[in-house]
Amino acid sequence: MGRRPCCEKIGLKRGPWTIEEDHKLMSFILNNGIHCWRLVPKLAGLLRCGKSCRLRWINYLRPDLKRGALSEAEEDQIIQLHSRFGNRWSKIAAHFPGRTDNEIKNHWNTRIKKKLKELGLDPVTHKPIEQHENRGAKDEGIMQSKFSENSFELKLMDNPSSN
DNA sequence: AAAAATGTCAACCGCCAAAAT
DNA sequence: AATTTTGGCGGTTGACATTTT
Repeated sequence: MGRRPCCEKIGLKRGPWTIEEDHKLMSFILNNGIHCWRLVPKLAGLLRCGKSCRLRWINYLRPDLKRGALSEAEEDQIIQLHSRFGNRWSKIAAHFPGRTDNEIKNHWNTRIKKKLKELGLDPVTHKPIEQHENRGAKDEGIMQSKFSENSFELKLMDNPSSN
């Protein structure tokens, strides 16, 4: 068997957070600030592991979170950044104050990826997909030619430095 | 109307670097 | 200096929602 879970303490809760839990975590952090996540559940009266508390705070409770759908402009910028950084979501998210890496990753995986494919672009390389005689996509022979106008391309694995 | 397919998204897992001891 | 613990990250899962057949 593999590595043991971060919270082996049996009885620890997992899965979706309830509003009561959110309340406890929220008020605890607002009152005490962020110091040591491991201590949070105990001090806040939660049956969760510290890691779970951290995640909940970062992705959902932080007051500085910007909520709501990503705008088209944001989406475009994500594509630009992705073409340079690849799947370095936290790096990409750093350009969007108030948005989380998880949210951006989700958006990429569920919407943008498909959108690019529909435009005939490879979501990994951001380059036009070779089309040996149609295969999977829904023909309409129109697709790829016109999208060569994409300005982003190349430089996919560019930055080896800094994380 | 029902079922199947597809989409969405919160939250988990394990890895590993950084921090702590 | 070496070992252990914590926190950050990206990939992935699975529950629920929506759309399609």
